[in-house]
Amino acid sequence: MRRPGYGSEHTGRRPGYARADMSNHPSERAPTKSSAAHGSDRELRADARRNRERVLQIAQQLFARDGLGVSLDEIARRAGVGPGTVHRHFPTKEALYLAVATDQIEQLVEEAKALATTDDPAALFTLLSRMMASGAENAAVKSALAAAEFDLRTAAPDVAADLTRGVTDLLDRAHAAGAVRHDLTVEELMALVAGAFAAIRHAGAETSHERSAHIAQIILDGLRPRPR
Amino acid sequence: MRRPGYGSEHTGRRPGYARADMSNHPSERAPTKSSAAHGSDRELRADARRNRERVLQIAQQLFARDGLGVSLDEIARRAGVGPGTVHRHFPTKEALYLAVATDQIEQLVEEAKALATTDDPAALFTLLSRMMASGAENAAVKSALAAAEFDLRTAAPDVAADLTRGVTDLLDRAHAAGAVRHDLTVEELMALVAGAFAAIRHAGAETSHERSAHIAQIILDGLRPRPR
Amino acid sequence: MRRPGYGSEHTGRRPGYARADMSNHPSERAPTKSSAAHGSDRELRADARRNRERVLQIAQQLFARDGLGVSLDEIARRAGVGPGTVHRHFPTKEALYLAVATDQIEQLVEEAKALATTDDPAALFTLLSRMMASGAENAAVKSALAAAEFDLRTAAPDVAADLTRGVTDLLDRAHAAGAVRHDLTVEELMALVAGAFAAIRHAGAETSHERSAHIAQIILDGLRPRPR
Amino acid sequence: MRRPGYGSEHTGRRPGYARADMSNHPSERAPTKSSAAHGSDRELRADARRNRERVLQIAQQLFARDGLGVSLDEIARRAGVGPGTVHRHFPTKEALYLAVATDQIEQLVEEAKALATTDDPAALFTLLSRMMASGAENAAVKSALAAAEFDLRTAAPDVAADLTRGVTDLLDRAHAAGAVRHDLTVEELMALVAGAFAAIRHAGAETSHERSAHIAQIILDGLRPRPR
DNA sequence: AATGAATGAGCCTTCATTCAT
DNA sequence: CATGAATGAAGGCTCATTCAT
Repeated sequence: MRRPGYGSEHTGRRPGYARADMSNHPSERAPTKSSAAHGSDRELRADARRNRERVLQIAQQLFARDGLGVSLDEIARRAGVGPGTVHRHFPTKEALYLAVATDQIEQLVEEAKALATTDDPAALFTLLSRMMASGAENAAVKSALAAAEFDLRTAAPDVAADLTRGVTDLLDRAHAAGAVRHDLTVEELMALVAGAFAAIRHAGAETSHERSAHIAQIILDGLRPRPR
Repeated sequence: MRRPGYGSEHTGRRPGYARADMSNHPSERAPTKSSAAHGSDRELRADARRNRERVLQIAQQLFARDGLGVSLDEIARRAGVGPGTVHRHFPTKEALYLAVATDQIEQLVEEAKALATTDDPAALFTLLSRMMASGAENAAVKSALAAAEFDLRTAAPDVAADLTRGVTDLLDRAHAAGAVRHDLTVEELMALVAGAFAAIRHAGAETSHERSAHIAQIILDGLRPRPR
Repeated sequence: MRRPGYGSEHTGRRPGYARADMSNHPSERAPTKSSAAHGSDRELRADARRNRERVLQIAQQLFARDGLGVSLDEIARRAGVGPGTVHRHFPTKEALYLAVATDQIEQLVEEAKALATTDDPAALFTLLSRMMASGAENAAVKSALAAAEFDLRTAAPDVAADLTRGVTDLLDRAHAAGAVRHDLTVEELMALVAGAFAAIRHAGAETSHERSAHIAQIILDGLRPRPR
Repeated sequence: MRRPGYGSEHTGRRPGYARADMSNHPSERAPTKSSAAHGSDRELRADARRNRERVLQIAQQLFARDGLGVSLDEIARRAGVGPGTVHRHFPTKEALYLAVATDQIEQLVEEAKALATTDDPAALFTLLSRMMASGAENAAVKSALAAAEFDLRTAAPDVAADLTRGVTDLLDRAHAAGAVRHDLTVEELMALVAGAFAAIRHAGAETSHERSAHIAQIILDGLRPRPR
């Protein structure tokens, strides 16, 4: 554990006034690239996007290191922008959680899709290994979000469904090839991945990469078909 | 007095004052049983203890259901006491976390000790099963505490060490009997238990007991000796 | 998200957190005048500064009238700002004490410096008279701060040293001119000024200006060389 | 200054419910010794009085050392009694201030009365010297009380009047003998004594007895008749 | 009469969110 | 669009006071 004391948390500040819909907020407009139509607008967009990216990245780091409790002001300060700017891009703190989580999941979806094109029946294990190895940082964020009961399935059904679909495909293939125990469902699989994150995180930040891998391996071993 | 009210003063709220030694706080006095000497004294204690228990129990429930973010005022309200009473028993919020965590761990230690007296080489698995099955509530609290980087090893070294010792004993025996994979260390084992909690919790509160058991089983299977 | 509300979290209120470095707090940034570069920036600052001044002034009044015990909320209310605004300018209550005290001392330092440029060997007495006459309000604040053992010498060594230096200069000159008893040290002098404040204050707020002056005069007379 | 930070203060807790008259509270009954009529009652009284004395003494010490801000619980703890006992003797915190102040003043009144029986025209100075020398502890308490605008003249008119009367007598005699400047009134004199306390206190707790005496002397010198 | 547990108002501080510039 | 000052609702904690034992 990094610090003796505190960490992942969020304040549970009940917004009070501005709980409203976050619909036509700029950051909610689909980030299509097609909007790069006429010059001057695009120029500003570039700036704005750079800011958005920067805030997102800093937020990810700080959430991972200090938990969800870091203040938006702190994030703004470290990102070199004003608090107002953070709010322009992420109208509530929860929106920022969501963006961070989504960002990380999307990478996994990409990977799942890529692996889906191979023939390897054990592609599932490749994906799982990568997921589990994806580092303490990610694990920290996810673990914090999980503890905060921030449920991606509710908050961003699309992304979550995407991931589930990708994993399901790989799981089906593995089942077909007998590479995985027959009584394993996708839900259980996802839960176990979350568990792996937690386990690795619990082992401590100072834990060697090897030990993390070993923990992951043990869980993966549990997924193998049971010897009769 | 010049004015009817009060005058020059300041509250002397020393920021960080709560950090001071909490030694002679009632809840820190060793809970010796020798104090059960004469009736009236015991009677008074009983009331206080009842309150303490009640707060602890409510805190456990609320932490499990809503996370560590629940306010002490809320806990007090639900426990039917004033905020000051919570403070009397648990001088800081962290002390309350600690008490909740300790309370839960102590049960496990008891169980570990009990199992240590049997001859069963698979006693380890019995303990692990029980730990993992110990319910969503516990899992929720532990997961929340873990995510908050609340480190029991730092906060209550004694209890943590007790648990580790108990588990180590069982692990050694399992190793000797070849009931567990040879490359498993206690640290990994503890991490995996934490991971199991997270996994079960991730599966969702509405998950059936069976599914939880299945997830636990998968992790336990991973601990078995590898088939050569 | 599972539930509509929030989840596992804790607020991360670190007791004693306010003790952390207040370095890059706005009010700590050196008040350079160079920031008066371009209009819009200065405009914004003007608003903030107006607020700051207002809070400081109200605080001074209330501290003088009701003692250091007045709550920050009360000060905020009377200044027509929210508690957060007070905090923005004065991150802790002590910072506000300090600001009030510093504000008052700085005026004296100015005066001391001005008098230092004259040739009058009795300039010391002029300064002391002015200090003592500087009004019940100031006296009240200082007396309150002194009673609270708020030590300017520790809290703001620079300002305190400035004042001491100025007074020392004048005292030296007075010594040289034989205008003051030879056995008087700066420390004693400062203590006596504090005593004069207390005496005037003790005489009561409703005391006439004349009586205050008389009390001051008596103390000043004690500083004169002893008739042999 | 003893500690860098805080000190004399009181919390300004506005009692809310129990602001009522403190009349027929046991501690308000005149402490005549005649009530020692029948045995069993007298036995209890002795205990109670011992407790009262002890609390008073501890309160005096703590007020002097740490300011009026010390909590009643702390005082109770150090006095070896329960908080309830403190309240039995001093129903409000202010009552405790009053008792402490009164206790100290009464000693001075005794002294003044004793001196009033001598013929020494400079008896006034003897009294003043003693008052001023009466130690940092007393000064601390008085200064704290003064800063808190705790005005003995309002709170305990009798004792205050007693003291004033005694001092007036001595002042009159000194005036008659030409031992004191003719333009000095009792009110000024009392204010100056308060000022002397503050000055001595300001010089710091670590100040030598000699320096304290010197400061007192300077003030006393100011009281002497002006050389024409 | 003493104890000490309980109360609850209030304090200082934090921080998500809003809004004037 | 960005800035950063302002808001204000909590939150954790303290402590004078009350009351059951």
